[in-house]
Amino acid sequence: MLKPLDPLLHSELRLAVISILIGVEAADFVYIKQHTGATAGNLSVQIDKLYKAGYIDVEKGFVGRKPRTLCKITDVGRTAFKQYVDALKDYISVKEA
Amino acid sequence: MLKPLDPLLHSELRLAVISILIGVEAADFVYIKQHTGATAGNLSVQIDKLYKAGYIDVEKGFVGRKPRTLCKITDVGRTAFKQYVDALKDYISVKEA
DNA sequence: AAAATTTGGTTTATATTATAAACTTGTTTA
DNA sequence: TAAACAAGTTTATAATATAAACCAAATTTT
Repeated sequence: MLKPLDPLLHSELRLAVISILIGVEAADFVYIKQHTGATAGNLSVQIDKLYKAGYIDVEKGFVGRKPRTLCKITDVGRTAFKQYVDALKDYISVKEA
Repeated sequence: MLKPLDPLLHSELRLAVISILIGVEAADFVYIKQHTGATAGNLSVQIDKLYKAGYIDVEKGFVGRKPRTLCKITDVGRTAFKQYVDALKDYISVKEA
């Protein structure tokens, strides 16, 4: 039987966010917005969900006078992502074992 | 920029259905239901969506006296699945190129 | 042989989710 | 100093997933 897919990650935008954060030390709101093409509203909501799940850390501050929201994946997020990818492989037959 | 994910396939149950159908000549409702663990209602709805999108063929008939709904992936479905998997790989970094 | 149960579904109602539109607050720029 | 812009947040709406309720026929139980 196929493993269930973490609904928090099985969402195009949230998955895109995690996908970006996996590859970098940290990324801010504007960067993520540009690289996902998401609207600010949608992104704000999804970042919040990831934060509340403990999948990412969110640090709101200022750089100069402009607000900046910095996001960073957590260990919990990294683990969840790994599990999600692993489960997903069963669906898309990319399994090597 | 990340490619958009076909919303018809980016659904746990529909993806599971296609995943099953990719590997076999055909599969019936009961078989798919058992292998996905889905409720009949949910499965019925999702099979219908895949059918209406032309991703699968659905043949309703009888085997002996019992009704049987036979599903088979179409070329359209196969192509869509391939594209979906390809797009998805960008998100989950399983890209080989 | 009625009644109850099971099989193989479909229809419909509900709960969740994703998404964008509208709004807020502060900052440049004209 | 008013208009436009930047960086978000809040809220309303549209879409989606999901299961509950339902149906018809067949099978099993009493």
